[in-house]
Amino acid sequence: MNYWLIKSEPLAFSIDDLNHQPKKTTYWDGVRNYQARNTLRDEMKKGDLVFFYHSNCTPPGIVGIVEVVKEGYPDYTAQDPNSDHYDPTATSDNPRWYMVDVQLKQRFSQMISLDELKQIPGLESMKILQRGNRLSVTPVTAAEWKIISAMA
DNA sequence: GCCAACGTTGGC
DNA sequence: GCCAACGTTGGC
Repeated sequence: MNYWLIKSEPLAFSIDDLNHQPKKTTYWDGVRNYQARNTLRDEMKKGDLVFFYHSNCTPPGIVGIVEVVKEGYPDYTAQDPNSDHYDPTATSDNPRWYMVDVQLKQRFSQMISLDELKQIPGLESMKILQRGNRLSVTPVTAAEWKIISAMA
């Protein structure tokens, strides 16, 4: 079992949006970065738990927990000219981009803000706290998971 | 809105 | 294959 953190801009797709999806489940489309793509395609496994992070908002922070319910498969929105995430180089033979499905497990009653995360001993090496980190999918260690989930 | 970080593109 | 230009991310 592995742990992860995914970012979303709440104006684009928030944890409340996820809460209102059928079965509280969505496909996690639109990742257009190779490193994150590889994580989605190769590493995220069914049953893995994932922190849901709101980025580019005030304040940013972790707002809940989701679970991987479907492992990596082609992100077909890349082949849809009407999609915001359209990529003309993606084809059914070579889909280029991948996604997983996630289901909401827990919506924190209170966000754990980035400010708070920065102050907690043991989280210093979290990817999300590194300056300039822009990856939308990052690994979380078991120790980090334990600390953060105990705060919720 | 600013700007640092950093991934991607494309000319050479 | 180098690297400058450019675009995007995301905290502040």
